[in-house]
Amino acid sequence: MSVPRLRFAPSPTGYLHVGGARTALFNWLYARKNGGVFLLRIEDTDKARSTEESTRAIFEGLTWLGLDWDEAVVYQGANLERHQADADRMLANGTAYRCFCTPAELEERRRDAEARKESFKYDRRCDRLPREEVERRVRAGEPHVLRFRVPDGTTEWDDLVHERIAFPNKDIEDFVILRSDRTPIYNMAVVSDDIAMGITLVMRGDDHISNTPKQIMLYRALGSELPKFAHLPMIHGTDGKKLSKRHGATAVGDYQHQGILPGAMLNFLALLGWSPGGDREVMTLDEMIALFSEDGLQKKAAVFDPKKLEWMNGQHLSRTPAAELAPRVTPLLVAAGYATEATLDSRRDWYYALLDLLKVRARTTDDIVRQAAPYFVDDISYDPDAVAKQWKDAAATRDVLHATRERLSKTEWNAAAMEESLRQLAEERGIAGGKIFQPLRVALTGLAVSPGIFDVLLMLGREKSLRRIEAAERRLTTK
RNA sequence: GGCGGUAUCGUCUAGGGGACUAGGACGGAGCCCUCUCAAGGCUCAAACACGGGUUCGAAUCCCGUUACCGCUACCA
Repeated sequence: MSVPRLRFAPSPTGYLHVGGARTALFNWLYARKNGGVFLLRIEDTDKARSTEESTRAIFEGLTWLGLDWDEAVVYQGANLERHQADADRMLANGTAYRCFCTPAELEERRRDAEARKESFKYDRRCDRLPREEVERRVRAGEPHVLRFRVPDGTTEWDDLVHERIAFPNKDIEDFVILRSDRTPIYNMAVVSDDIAMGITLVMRGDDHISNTPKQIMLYRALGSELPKFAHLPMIHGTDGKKLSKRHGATAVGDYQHQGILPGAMLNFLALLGWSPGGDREVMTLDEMIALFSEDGLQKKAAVFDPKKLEWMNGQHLSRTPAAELAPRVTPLLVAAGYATEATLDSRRDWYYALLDLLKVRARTTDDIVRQAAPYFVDDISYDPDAVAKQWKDAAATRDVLHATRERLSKTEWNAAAMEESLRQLAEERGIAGGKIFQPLRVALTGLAVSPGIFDVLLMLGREKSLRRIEAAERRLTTK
C-alpha cells in the first residue's frame, strides 16, 4: 500500500476555528498513525475575504497545537494556471461546455422557478447551442463560463465515517467550474489541487458531503484515481447550532490566551467526534496517535462544552512536570510583573516546587498566575471576603497571630517541626488547628485559598513569613 | 421546497442481537479525606426520539414518522 497523503485546507478568512483545528487534528492523527503525510493548503482563491493576517493566524494556531505539516504549504491562489488548464481539458474532452447565460438571466430564472414553487436547476440550454453559434460568440469575445455536464446515473462512495452515501445525478445541476473571468469555482480548484498534491484521503467536515459527488465526477472527467473520503461531524454550540462567535470563544487562539494547554485542547477536541473506545479520556498526543482509528469516528455532531475543556486542562496541568510547565507560565508571571526570567532562573528549584504546588489546584495557567501573587509581590492585597471570614474578631486574631509568630520564630524551618509546634500551640489554647491555620493563611497570602499552610510557609521562607504575620498584626491593631 | 446526513443521561461518549438492572466522564446534589482550595475516594439524580417490523430475543438489523443539521451561487 502506498503512503497515505492527507491535507488540511482552510480558507484564510478568519482565525483558526476550533472546528478547523479538530479537522486538522484528525487528519494529522491519521497521517501520524499510518505513516502518512500531512499537508497544509491555504485556500486563498477568494481574494476579497482572504487576508495574510488570517493565514498567519492559521500557522500560529497549528504551530501552537503542535500539528506540524510535512511539506511546503500550498497556496491555492498560486495554482490558477493549472486550475484553468484542468478546466480546459474538460472542455476539450467533452465533459464540460461553454455557457453564455449571464448571472442576471440566471437570477431571473431562479426567481421565476421559485415563484412557481419549483426547484431551480440549470436547463442546459447552452449545451444545445449549435457549434457554429458557440464559435461565433466566442470569437466575438462574449463572456461565458464553463459548466460541467453531469452524466446520468448515481454517484456514490464508501465514506470512512458514514457508510455508503449515494446521490442521484439528476439532482445535481450542471455546475460552473470556471467563471467568466476564468477563475475556478471551489470544487474545481479543490479537485485540481488534491490531484496535484496526490491526496489519497480527503477528511473534512460533513458540510462538504454534498460537494463530494460533484468532486467525484470531476476526478472521473479528469481521468484521475479517486481518493477515499471521510466526513467528520460538525461541532455545535451549547444551543445545538453550528459553533459561532455567539457561543463565545471559537478561535483556538482565544483558548491559548485563556491559559489552556495545547495538549489539553487537542485531547478535548479529539474526543469531540472520536472515541478510542471504553473509558479512555485523558491522553497525551502520543497516546492519541497510538489509539487513533477511523473506527472510533462519530457520525453525530458534537456540542462544544467549555466546562469539560477546563476540567481536561486541569487534568493535563496536574500531570505536566514543572520543567515543562515553566516555559508556559514564566512569560505570564513576567507579564504580570511578578518576576523576571532571570530571577526565576536563579531560583529554579524553588520555582518548580511552587509550580508543583499550584498546578494541582489550577484549571488554567492563568489560575496559576493568580495564585502565585503572594509568593512574588512584597505587599500582598487582602481579599475582603477572606478577611471578613477568618479575621472576624480582630483582637483575638491578632493575639493568635502574635503567638504563632513567636512560636515560628523559635522553630526550625521545616514542615514537620512547624506543624508540631503549631499543633502544640493549638492544644495549649484548646482550639482546633484550623483556628490557627486559617487566620495565618490570610496573613501570609491575603487569601482564603492556598496550598497547605506549611508548604506556604516553606515557599515564603522564614523571613518573609514572619514579616507578613507582623504586618497582619499591625493591620489588626489599627483596625 | 428538493437532495443528503444524524438521532443513547443536560453535555462528551461506551455499546456493534442475549454479558444491559444500559457503563464511564463533564456538569449537578451529597458524603469521606482535610488547615482552606484543589486533587482523590464513595453515593445519588439523569438517556436508548417515536411507531412498525425481522428475531426465541433488539439500544444494537430493516422500514416509516418526527426533530435537528448541512447543501441547494459565476461563495468557500
